[in-house]
Amino acid sequence: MTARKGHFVDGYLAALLAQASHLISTEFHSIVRRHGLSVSEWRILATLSDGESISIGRLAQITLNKQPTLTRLLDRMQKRAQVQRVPHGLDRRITLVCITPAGLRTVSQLIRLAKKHEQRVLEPFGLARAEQLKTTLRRMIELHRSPAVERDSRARKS
Amino acid sequence: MTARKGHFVDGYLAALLAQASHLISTEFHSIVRRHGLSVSEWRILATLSDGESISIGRLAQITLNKQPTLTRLLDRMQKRAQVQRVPHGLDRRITLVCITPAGLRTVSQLIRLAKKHEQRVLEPFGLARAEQLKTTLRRMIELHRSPAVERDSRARKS
DNA sequence: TGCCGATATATGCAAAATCATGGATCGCAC
DNA sequence: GTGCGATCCATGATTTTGCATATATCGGCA
Repeated sequence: MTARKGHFVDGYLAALLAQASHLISTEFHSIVRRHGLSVSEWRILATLSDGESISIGRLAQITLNKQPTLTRLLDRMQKRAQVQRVPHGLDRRITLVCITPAGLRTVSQLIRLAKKHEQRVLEPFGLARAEQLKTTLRRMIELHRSPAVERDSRARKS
Repeated sequence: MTARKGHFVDGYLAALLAQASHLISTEFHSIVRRHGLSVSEWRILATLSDGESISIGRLAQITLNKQPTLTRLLDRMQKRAQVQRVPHGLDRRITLVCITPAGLRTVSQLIRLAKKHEQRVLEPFGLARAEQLKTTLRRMIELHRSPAVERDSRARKS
């Protein structure tokens, strides 16, 4: 434990979530670095790995980046030909982003490794408990996602 | 949901943890800001709120900051008389940090608000499920905390 | 049509975070 | 004691981030 029993932060949900998220992510990030990606770049490519194009704003929400930060990351990744900006056909304010074949090759390896890593992380808890954890997290995310995103998610389903 | 069903990131534990952590924390952080603190400052003060002194390195781990970042944050907070640096009696490499009465006053209010916020977040899940979530997270943290910290945590108790 | 508020992305600049490293101290072998 | 690798915190230099705002486009309405 974090020593000091009964201390506020030891039982505070936000602290537990942040700590767990940080520890689990950090473990995998050393692997990500070895493949030449930063953490944000990995998140971006993983999000795009299904081949669908997606707006910059929405990508920012999913990858937990501010929009200006993401714009600059995309600039760099586009120079490396990992992603590509594509104009939206109907709304010219929107810039869509999609992954390139090169980006996909890179991220595919990492996704395989990520799945293995996840399996190792969840193994001590058993399948049932692991699924339960994920379900709880998904429900929590659903409950706290901003209304704008929900609308967006429903409206733009291809 | 995040649209696109069956997509890797929708079921990836690290992504779920990061999203949930981000959403829950962000909600409360608007309140934190209103009390004149940055997010990191809130984490630091909350960690110190039990009045115990703690080394800078350990504080960095708990608050998820890199050590140089924390040093600068502490500089600022010390100028505002929210925290205080205290030399370690036995090991002069170590600098301990503890909260000041002023810092404690600030953080006490926030802790009350944080508890209320947490209650609202967990309410839809019920007490049993909420406790189970926390238990799982704590165990996960325990399993992945670096060996150095475990040793530290046991060795330096009081 | 032309105007206006809203939305989506880009960018200038100041603040913040991070890497690499420095300086001090410690534990320990000899 | 002396030397040496390890540990802890501070700091200089650089990169990264994010706020505020600019630019472009949209939808609707007079």
